[in-house]
Amino acid sequence: MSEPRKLEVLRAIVEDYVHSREPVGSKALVERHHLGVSSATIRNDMAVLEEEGLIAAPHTSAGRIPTDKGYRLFVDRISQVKPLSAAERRAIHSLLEGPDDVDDILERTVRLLSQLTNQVAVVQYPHSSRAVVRHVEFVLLAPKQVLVVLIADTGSVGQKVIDAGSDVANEALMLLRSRFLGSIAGTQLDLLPQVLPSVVALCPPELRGLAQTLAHGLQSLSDNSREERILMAGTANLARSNVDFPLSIGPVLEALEEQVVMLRLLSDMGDDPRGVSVSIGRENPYDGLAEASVVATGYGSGAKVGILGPTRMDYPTTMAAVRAVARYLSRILGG
Amino acid sequence: MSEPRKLEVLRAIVEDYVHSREPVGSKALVERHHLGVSSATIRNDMAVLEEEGLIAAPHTSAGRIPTDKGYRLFVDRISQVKPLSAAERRAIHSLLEGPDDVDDILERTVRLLSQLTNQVAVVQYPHSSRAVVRHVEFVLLAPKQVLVVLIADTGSVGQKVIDAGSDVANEALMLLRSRFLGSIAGTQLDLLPQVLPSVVALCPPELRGLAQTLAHGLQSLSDNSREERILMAGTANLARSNVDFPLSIGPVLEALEEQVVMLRLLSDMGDDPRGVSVSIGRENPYDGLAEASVVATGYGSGAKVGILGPTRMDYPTTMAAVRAVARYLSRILGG
DNA sequence: ACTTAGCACTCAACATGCCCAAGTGCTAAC
DNA sequence: GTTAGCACTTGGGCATGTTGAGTGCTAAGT
Repeated sequence: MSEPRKLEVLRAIVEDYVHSREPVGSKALVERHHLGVSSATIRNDMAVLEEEGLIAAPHTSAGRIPTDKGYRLFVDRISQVKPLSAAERRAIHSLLEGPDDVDDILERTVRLLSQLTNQVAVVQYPHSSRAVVRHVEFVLLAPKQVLVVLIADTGSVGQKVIDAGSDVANEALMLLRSRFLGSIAGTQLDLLPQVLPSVVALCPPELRGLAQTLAHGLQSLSDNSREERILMAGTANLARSNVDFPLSIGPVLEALEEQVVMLRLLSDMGDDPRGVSVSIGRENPYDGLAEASVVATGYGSGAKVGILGPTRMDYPTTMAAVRAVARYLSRILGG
Repeated sequence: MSEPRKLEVLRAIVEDYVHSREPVGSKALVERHHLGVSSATIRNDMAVLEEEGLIAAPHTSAGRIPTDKGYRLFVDRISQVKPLSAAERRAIHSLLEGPDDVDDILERTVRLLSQLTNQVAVVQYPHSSRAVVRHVEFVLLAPKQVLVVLIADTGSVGQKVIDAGSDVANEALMLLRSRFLGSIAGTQLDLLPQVLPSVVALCPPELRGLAQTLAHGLQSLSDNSREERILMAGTANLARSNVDFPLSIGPVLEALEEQVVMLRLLSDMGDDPRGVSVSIGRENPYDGLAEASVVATGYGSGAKVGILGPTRMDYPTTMAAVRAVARYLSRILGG
């Protein structure tokens, strides 16, 4: 039996199954794909593929469906990323237009990606490790309450209300603001923990307590903006694609809602050399996603974009869409 | 036939159906509820109820289920809001603790509400009509790009990147900042459109173009914070409660994702005198929600909290939870 | 004027049995 | 290594029968 044909058979099975949603048998296979052999030969090949755990039969006389392992092989060795259609290119291009507001862009991106793939799209807020402090603002909301605002040069704004413990004088706040601003403007966000203590130390003793509290606030803001959040769109696609599989949709929604789970999942997916990583079915660390696959890739400086859908998905097209969107996103937001 | 008993029968039907998820018949009714009459009598009553459009039979010989109109009558005239359990009260109370950060509070609220009701919880960001400008900041991100930040005394922060068209000098920006700040600090957000033009008019002619652009940005920020957004949690509950009804879950997810739809829906629901409004099934303006009900109420100064679930839901308990949560939310965030 | 017992009737849900088509694995021949 | 042929398995479709919950109606009782 020839190795290339075996792969060809696997590919045919995957493609047919993705398309028809039904187990595919040997006869149907030879009809639809012009492999130059008879169904009996295919059957032999299939037996081998099954033995290797690449495909499985739901029951004795139904066709075969790919296993997670089968999809994996398909993705890794067989499939080639499809080019996008002109319309799709245009849709992505139009992302370039419009305001430069990060939130806006991400929101439109995630919508676009979900429409392009008919899956649930997710995007992680961009990493800001290289971001630099642009501005600091303290606003007195109530006698003991201070709003701390941290603005980075990337345009990202963090805010937090902190409790000062005792009454705060507005003048003291202004003084501290200029102190902090003078010392940390231009500092990378992730260096703040090292810089802030010295700023506090240089403050007049009677303000040191307050300064400490504020420094704390600033630091947690810088942490916060790194502890990224996730944006998603297209959850309704889950319902559409899984018309017959309503069972599994619950756990998937739970996973999507638990941002921690998704963040973990995305960051666990190493960056694939080919540009897009895929995590298939039970490969996912989270049980609720045992029947789902995630296709994701990095953009900008390391944050992830991707989609989530049923294991039975059109990987080549999906991967192409994810890759293209990620590229444009990188271009817009800058590496 | 006695009017009170008719209502009693309707109530029994609603309660049983909500509980069992199955059409309820006359015999089962007399068994479970000690109405002092025979099943034949109930049958007569049921016939009347059906004629009035309050209940319906899925097919000839199944029990009856309430119609939207039946639920409406139930909610309006029959049900009485159930008291919450001690555990539930405790859970809500614990919302009082923790940081005063609005975002945080809302997020915890919406999670809590979804757990309490086993439905999808939604909460609108608070109205800020009474909010007042606390601070304005312009940050130069790039030669032609300015980040406009508007901070309200409520602690809400709005931000937006605007394109200045031509190069901007930092000094000019600082000057304008103090001008704007001096003129509009303390002004209510919704009065900004009236105040801003005069500020622009008072600027030196060479800065007027930039001032105009900035004023525009500020104004759209104040609009933005009014054009509220929605936070939600518990979408997975949709899958759980609708195990048998996977058909309708798609449109519902779509509706939830379209914030505009939800906002419209929430604001269309007038504030009920009893404190909680309910919109049932086809009463909803959006077709996708034809099999869903929304239970919502206002909090703070007019924003809404509520839940969305299948029409077949436990209204009394749900209404109690929504009302209680809204009350605590009002208390925490201040009227 | 209500209520109730009784009864005939309807109909979804379940069960049973049957057949068919799809699909397999195997063997023997090419 | 491939192929034709064949026996075998089995889920799905279909026609049929049965059951039971539930109704509506009528006639009698209060």
